[in-house]
Amino acid sequence: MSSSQPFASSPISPSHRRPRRSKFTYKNLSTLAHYATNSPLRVIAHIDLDAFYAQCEMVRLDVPADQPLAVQQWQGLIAINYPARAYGLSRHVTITEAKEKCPDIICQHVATWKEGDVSWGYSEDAWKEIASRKVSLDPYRIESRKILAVIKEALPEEKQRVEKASIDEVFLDLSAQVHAVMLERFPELGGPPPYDDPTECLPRPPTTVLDWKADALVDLDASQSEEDDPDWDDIAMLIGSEIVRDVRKKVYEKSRYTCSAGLSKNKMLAKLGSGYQKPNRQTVIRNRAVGHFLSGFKFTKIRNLGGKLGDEVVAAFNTDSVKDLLPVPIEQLKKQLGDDTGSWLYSVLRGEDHSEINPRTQIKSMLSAKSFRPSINTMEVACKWLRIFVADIFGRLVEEGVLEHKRRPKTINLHHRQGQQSRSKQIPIPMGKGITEEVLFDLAKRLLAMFIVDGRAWPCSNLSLSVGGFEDGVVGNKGIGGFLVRGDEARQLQQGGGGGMFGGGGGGGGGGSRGEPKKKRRRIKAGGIPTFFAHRWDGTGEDDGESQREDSMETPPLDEDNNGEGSGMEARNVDPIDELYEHHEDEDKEFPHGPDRDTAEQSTLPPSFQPQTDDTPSTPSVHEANDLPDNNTTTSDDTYQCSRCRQRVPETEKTEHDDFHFAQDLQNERESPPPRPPPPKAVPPTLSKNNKSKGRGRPPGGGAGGGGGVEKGQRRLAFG
DNA sequence: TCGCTTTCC
DNA sequence: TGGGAAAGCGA
Repeated sequence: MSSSQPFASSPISPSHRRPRRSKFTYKNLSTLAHYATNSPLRVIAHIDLDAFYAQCEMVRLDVPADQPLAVQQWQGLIAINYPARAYGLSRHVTITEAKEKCPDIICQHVATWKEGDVSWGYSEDAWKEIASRKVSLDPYRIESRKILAVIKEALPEEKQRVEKASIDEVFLDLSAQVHAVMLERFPELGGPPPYDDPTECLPRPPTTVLDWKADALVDLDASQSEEDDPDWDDIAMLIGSEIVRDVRKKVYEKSRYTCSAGLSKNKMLAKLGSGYQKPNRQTVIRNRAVGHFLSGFKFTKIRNLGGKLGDEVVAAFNTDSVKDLLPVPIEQLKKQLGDDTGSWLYSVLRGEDHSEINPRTQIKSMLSAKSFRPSINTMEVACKWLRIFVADIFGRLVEEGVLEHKRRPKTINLHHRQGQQSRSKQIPIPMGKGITEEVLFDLAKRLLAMFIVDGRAWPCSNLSLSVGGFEDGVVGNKGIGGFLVRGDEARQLQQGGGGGMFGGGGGGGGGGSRGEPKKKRRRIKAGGIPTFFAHRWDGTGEDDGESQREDSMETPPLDEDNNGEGSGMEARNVDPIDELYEHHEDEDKEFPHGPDRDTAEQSTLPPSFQPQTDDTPSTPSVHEANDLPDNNTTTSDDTYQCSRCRQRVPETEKTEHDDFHFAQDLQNERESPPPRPPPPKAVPPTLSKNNKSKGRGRPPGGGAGGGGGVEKGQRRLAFG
């Protein structure tokens, strides 16, 4: 095996005589064919869409290429196209500032969802409704998928390795394709090595001047000169750059997106290269230019050094430049940064990075999140957002073709932020049944209940729901694991299939050990679903999961028919998964609902969805108008009688009291032990620890308007 | 595995 | 700033 980089730190090249042989061996060449990460001929590309979100809007709105445009999210700008940047605009500029500097600019707000919407949509005054809407990046995900498909189409199916690095970036390992092109273009490379010895050097490439077209060529290292004859690594890079130029051309022709690209021998350099010249340019960093290229950078621009680690290094060595760090011996780096980090940094500073291109284009997790300003204070409001998150995520699961591809997430996770404090809870998504909105919503509510039980739920400044741990299904066996339920298939037919984009992929994803003998869950035949599921909390109208998802463009708004049935008050340790199984046996109904469903009254947007202010000590208004309208009374002596347990508690304890019921309901759905309500004038027992600072008596804050019209639906089906 | 942190866009 | 996504770590 040849040493991996025979020339990487080549201090010398004094000979002006043309060597008869290449630096590279036959073996070196052959390593190219199988993407060897240590191949000295490796060709890696990084492709980065220019101001991606902005371009998406330009394409969608069909505006001219020179039209300044920014993408707005609430009061901020999250993407600015290059015409607008010419006016000195950047992110972190306010809308008004942007319009002052560039009167012609289009500030397009991102798509949003609102409660009751069947899908996301673009709304003129979305920015006014931060309190009632959540942004959707779906339009960009969809465009991203299309572009990815075009990129894959542009590459030979058997010789492509594509890693989707983010919504607007991909890495390509072009090694195998380049290898093939080299053999085809230079037949002399195909012959057997002299003496059949693979460590023999290759013949020298022809001396023809390489035509780099419009590529930005990085200057060479000091020890090199353009007059030096090219070797095979230059040829390989040139071929790679032709491929990338073709890919970019096709992306532009098929979808009008421009992108920038970097080519080099590894990911780190390719990535640095794609940002070197923007927009719409590609940069090639040949092996013999690496040193010079890198030495001009601050190392904080290098991947993984842009954050705390970078700061640490700066602090340790009092410099942020690559050049200054180059003389530092590896021992020194190790000593100050630890062995692993030190040696990693040492090689990275020299342009070495052997990380693989991970042939993965499928998603590994999905998240739907919302920051609340001001904070939210009640579980009703939280559940309403959970509803939206679930609809969002479920739609994406379907859209991505998860169901067809027999992939499914294993876990569901809720992140919660209260002030600075951020925590998350995670539970498994039960196997053995199809994933439906109702299942996800139920799990999400359980997670929320866990925070409430912890006692530190309110005021909540951020919620984010995610599913992850995607694992591959058992191919060709729908039955096992219940990857498909009947309703799913029906929905897919309605959808017209959206998942075709993610073809290849390869082994990626879960790989988790399947098939270990999991504890058998008892399946209980049941006709009924506990009344708990009749959304006491979310209240959005239920549908039967099959029909008229499309017809019902408007979701029935919250109802709060809390009739308090089945409220076991005793804290029991019940396995939530067992719970779920026992409740969801009725597979004929995908979205089962409780008997009280038909009596649910539909009101318009409830006060619980009105903007919550941080200052209002957890919300008198909320329950009064909505929650338990038939039973609850808030009397003039500032106490409140709970309809569930008939206890009278101080108004100031109302939230905790309701939270208690909420959490207990989730834990004790099936049990109906004699109610043992929390003692009045005290925090309920399970909340008794960690109950300091419940968010009362907060400083004043303003609320923004809520409500507004329902958006036009997109093509996505959601809850309805 | 879970909960958390870090990094990147 | 806010909404997403991935990966790594320690218990």
